[in-house]
Amino acid sequence: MASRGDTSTVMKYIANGASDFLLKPVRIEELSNIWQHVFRKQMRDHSVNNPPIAMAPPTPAITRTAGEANSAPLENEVRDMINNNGEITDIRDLRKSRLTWTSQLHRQFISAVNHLGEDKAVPKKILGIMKVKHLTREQVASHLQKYRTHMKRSIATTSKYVSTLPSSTALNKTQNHSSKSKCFDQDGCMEITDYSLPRDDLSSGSECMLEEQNGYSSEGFQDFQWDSDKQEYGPCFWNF
DNA sequence: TATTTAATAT
DNA sequence: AATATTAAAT
Repeated sequence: MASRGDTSTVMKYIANGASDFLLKPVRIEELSNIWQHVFRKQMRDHSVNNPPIAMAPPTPAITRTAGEANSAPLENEVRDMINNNGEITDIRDLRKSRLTWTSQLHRQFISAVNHLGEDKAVPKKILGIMKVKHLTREQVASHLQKYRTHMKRSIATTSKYVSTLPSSTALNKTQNHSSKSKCFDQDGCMEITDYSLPRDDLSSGSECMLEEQNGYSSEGFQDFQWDSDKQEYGPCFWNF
């Protein structure tokens, strides 16, 4: 499933083993025959020595007519856009892929920034520390720009710092927080170490693991920061 | 030239 | 508003 239907995009998917190509948004009709691919593959694999898994062909909610059945390989049909029947009719209005900075991904970003120090934190170094495959320097740069903007705004509009440490002193000037007091839950987020597809193939969120919806924007963000007094790491709140 | 940063576009 | 892309600066 992809959000872009141009030839280049489709070819990439096919080259990577895709058997079919569906342009989002997907209608139920398009989904109703997909089981056949799996079924056929099962048959093929079984011929070797794999016992077939129990798999009863589902009753299609909607059955395609013979004429339009599963169309030929899409490579040959791809033009500019695909309609709900898999037919391409226009190239405009195809959504672009965008990286979603999940709270967990942001944590890794912040961790890297803190590790480097606010002044030394530049995109390439951040990227190197984050070790997230297929994350690009440009994406980090973009996020860094936003991060700095938010930090600046935060410092300008707030003055009090609230620490969760029992008796910590102010750690540094960037640790203030605004009136917003929420913070992200630290759990439930899987470590993101791989996007599983090259950046160019990230058509849109639901295809990769970046689609977490727990955004961080306008919320607080809890992090851990070196406390020079206590000589240890302790939690603190950010408001990025 | 490569990277960073600011500005602008989507 | 968030992310991407471009363009200027280092």
